[in-house]
Amino acid sequence: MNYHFNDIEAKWQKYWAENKTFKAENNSNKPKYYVLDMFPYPSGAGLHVGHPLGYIASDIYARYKRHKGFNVLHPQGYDSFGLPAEQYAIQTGQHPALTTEENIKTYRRQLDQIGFSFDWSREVRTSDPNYYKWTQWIFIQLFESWYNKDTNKAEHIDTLISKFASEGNANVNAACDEHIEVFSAEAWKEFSTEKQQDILLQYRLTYLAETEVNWCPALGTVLANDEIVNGVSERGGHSVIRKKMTQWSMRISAYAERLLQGLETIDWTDSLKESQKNWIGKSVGASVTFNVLSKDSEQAHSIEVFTTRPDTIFGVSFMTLAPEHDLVTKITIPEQKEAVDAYIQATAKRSERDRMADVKTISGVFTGAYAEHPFSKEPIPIWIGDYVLAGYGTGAVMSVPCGDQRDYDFAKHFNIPIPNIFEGVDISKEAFSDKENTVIANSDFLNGMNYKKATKRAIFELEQLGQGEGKTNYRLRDAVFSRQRYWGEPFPVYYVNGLPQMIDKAHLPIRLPEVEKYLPTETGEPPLGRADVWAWCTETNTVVANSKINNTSIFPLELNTMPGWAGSSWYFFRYMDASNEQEFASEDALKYWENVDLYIGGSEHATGHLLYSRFWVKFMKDRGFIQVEEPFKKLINQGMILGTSAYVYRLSYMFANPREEEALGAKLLKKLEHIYISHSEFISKGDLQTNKNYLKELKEKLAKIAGLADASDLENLMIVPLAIHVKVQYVNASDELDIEGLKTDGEFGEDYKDAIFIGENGDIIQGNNDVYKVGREVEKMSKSKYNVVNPDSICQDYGADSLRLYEMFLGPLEQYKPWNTAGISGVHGFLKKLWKLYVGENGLNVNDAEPTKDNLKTLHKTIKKVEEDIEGFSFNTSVSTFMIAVNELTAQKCTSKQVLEPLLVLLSPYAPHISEELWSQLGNKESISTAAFPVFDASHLVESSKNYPISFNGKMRFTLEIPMDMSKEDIEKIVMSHEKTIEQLQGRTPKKIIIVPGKIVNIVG
RNA sequence: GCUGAAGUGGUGGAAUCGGUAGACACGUUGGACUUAAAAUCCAAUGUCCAUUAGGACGUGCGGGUUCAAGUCCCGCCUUCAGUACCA
Repeated sequence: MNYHFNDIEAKWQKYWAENKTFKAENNSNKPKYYVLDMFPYPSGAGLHVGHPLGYIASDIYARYKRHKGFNVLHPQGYDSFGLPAEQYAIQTGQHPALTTEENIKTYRRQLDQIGFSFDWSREVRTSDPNYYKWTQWIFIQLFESWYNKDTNKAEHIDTLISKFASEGNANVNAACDEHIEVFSAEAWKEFSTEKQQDILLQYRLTYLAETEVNWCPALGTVLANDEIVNGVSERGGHSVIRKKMTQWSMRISAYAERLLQGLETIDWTDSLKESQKNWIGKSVGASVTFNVLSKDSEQAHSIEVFTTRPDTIFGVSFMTLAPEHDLVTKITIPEQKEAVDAYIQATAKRSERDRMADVKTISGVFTGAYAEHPFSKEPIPIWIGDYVLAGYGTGAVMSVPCGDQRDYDFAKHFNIPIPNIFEGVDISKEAFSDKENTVIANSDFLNGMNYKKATKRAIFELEQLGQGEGKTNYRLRDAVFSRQRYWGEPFPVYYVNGLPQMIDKAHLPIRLPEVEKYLPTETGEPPLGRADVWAWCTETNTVVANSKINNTSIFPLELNTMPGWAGSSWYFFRYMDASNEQEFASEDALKYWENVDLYIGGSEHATGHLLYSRFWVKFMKDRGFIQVEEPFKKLINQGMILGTSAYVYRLSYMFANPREEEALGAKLLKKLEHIYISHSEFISKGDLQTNKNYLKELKEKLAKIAGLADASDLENLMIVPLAIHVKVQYVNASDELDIEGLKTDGEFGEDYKDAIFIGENGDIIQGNNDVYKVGREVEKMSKSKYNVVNPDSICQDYGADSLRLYEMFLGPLEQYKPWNTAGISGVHGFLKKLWKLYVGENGLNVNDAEPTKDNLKTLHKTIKKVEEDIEGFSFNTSVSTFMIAVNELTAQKCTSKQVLEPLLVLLSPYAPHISEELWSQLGNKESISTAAFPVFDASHLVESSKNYPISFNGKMRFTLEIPMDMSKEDIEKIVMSHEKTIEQLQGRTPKKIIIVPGKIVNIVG
């Protein structure tokens, strides 16, 4: 009987679904284990072979943990809000909900055919109102919370209100807007409700704030940094300006320190922790206040800066403000106004990315104003410069040119003095920033001190003056939480007199309204501005038509939607109790499952999703909704499977001047439009323009094709080959192109209909006289590169078990590696061999024969290795181990059920279908997933002798079989008297003989 | 620039503790079976020299430690990823 993988796989997939084999119970005596994949965005293109890599790895681990006696939660769902569906809706008018539904169907079918052990009864979709109801609820909780820096956690806003009522806000230590006014308890009580709300808003963990965004007037929308290329929009190439907009923000900065400290408690890779640390960007230093020198008539200003080097304060020779800094317009003297305004305008045009990319150019303008040095009282000129970023620190720096390279370059460029405050250091060429070897000089009371001492003293002196204090600064900025898009969670928010009001939990979810178009409105409002029914009635607590808006009970609803990361910041809790209608998850479920034990996903989420999730989890813990501080205990980033693209090389032509082009004639050029040279010519002939001989040859060919008598008309023609992607389906293993296939492919239309290919022999290909070889390049798999490989066809041709094994066999999970479909025959052949080991021509080959010593040795060697590999996520080496085991057992002609049955359990996490089938053929009634993992017995691996490598001066010359229990002396005797040793030594006496029992013998001579 | 990861046959990769480098596969070559093909099976396969026996060289490059280095140390080079005028 042969291995009919299609039938077997369909049979067991059906069995698992019908018997709910992988349904996890929220009540169990077994220990729990939670294995989670980063849930996919269901894109229209479906899955390619790269997508399941992480899912296969996590599935192996989940199945392994079940064999090991754990109650395993292994769910799956969809991150189904997002831009591509919205983009598609804009183009086609199709509702994103419909396309999303379609895409999910495809994903589900594709996932099912790979045989994952997901508990689909817990599926979540972020775009499902029953799910986003709870996303809205969490948003409300964030709104109703503030961060108490004294207790170092988030608290309900009521505790803040009572503080205000009893003591005002002077001594409230909260994470909030820095420029908040100070008021007493009495004043608080006197404030109008609106004023109180306005103040509270600045303390809430989610708040409304003016934020700078990339606004594209032509598209009427806000663009992400990614959507801007070279300063213009990626779509359409429209100009983009920086504009302030009122948006919802999340006060993640309140959690900066805890997010940093928490990294110590979780099992993530160093590189990932490093990314998060950099992103949080903690720096310790001091804040210093510089007073701006003013004439008596003017209002007094001061500039606050942050510095990591307060010890260098006597080296300050100027200050630099970001061009966007609030003070700039206030302090600039009339004579400099024009220059300053021009500079501000110029920088506003440049995107943040542009500004950062251009490090070389030094630019800035003097404001004409001066600040006073806190100690020396000397005047310090105040400049503006775009190397200072408005978004970091206070948007202003005290410039110490002798100690900071950027300040140094700026000073040099504008001829500002560079005072040296370092003992015995030459600063004529560059700044000196080595903290370790710092000895401060020319600095009054800091003279002679090292970095540490001087820093401490400087801070102390600043505090005495009331012009500074020690401070820790974080790079982490609050996260903008509004999106001017349609396909996202609506906010449960309506506005009364411009102040946001939360809708009560009882009336959630607030469902996305219908709109007739998914574009911004003509007045530049988000797409929800197009909804007719999008107002809130406080009497009926329902969404009603906008036309009814009045000032008594019907109010406008928020027009923004939430960003993509809203739904993905807490979904791992919803899986614990996915259908709960009363709570986001029950207390019992949360207590039982705690958090994710193993999380697998791509490294692209290192600073987005993984940071926001940690933030929300910490918040939810503070408020008592959950008991864990971190969402993901262990995290592994799977690498990417890359595609092997194929290129053809089309000739294109350039002309030094338009007359040449005219002279040749459009008709003639048309004939030369579709000519392709092969890869070898493209590469080996070098630059066509310099390889005169080849160019001449090629032009003669072109002349023939164009029907010219000779190539003289083409004399001035410049030829440039362009590399163009073609579908990998039309290329065989030898890189030869299927020209007919390409020409008749509907997707390329007429592109290749008249194509002329010049083959390997240098002649035009007609019929089968020659072949055309494509170029190859390993790149990310993507539809546009025509290099995607679909798992459907792999499952059809080789089966899911082969796909699973092969994806693991390709290499280490974390690594990037190219896909090559040809290689799958190796693991497929292995499965056939395995099948033959169990099932012969006339039925089962397995019987009750006693296992031989060799059988047991092979089995236990395999148990040990496979267990170690799974625990260490080294799945690729397990596959080799299985191959070796089957090769050995086949050679041993093993038929013993005592050996072959446990072997199936070892294999079942990797190749579950064939394992289930053989398991049941061996007479088992229960699914193999319920079987216990075989126990390793070291006694079967004890060897009586070892084949020692005998080395001379470290070089292995021959091997010798020596009993394991032999003494060193006896080993030496045997080795030294061996004829090959004598031959090697040629009469010399060895200086030293090293014998490591069980390992090696090395003779040094 | 900084941070992190990685450089091993024609290819993917193995060697997890300093101890026989190249496991296991793909590919290639030869052979068996077959009318033929597919499938299957067998053998060879790091490079170079040698008829063989065998030898030399070999884990990005240059040094070092060691009886012994892909593995440890020092200095470079290259690739990939993240991040960046962070005060």
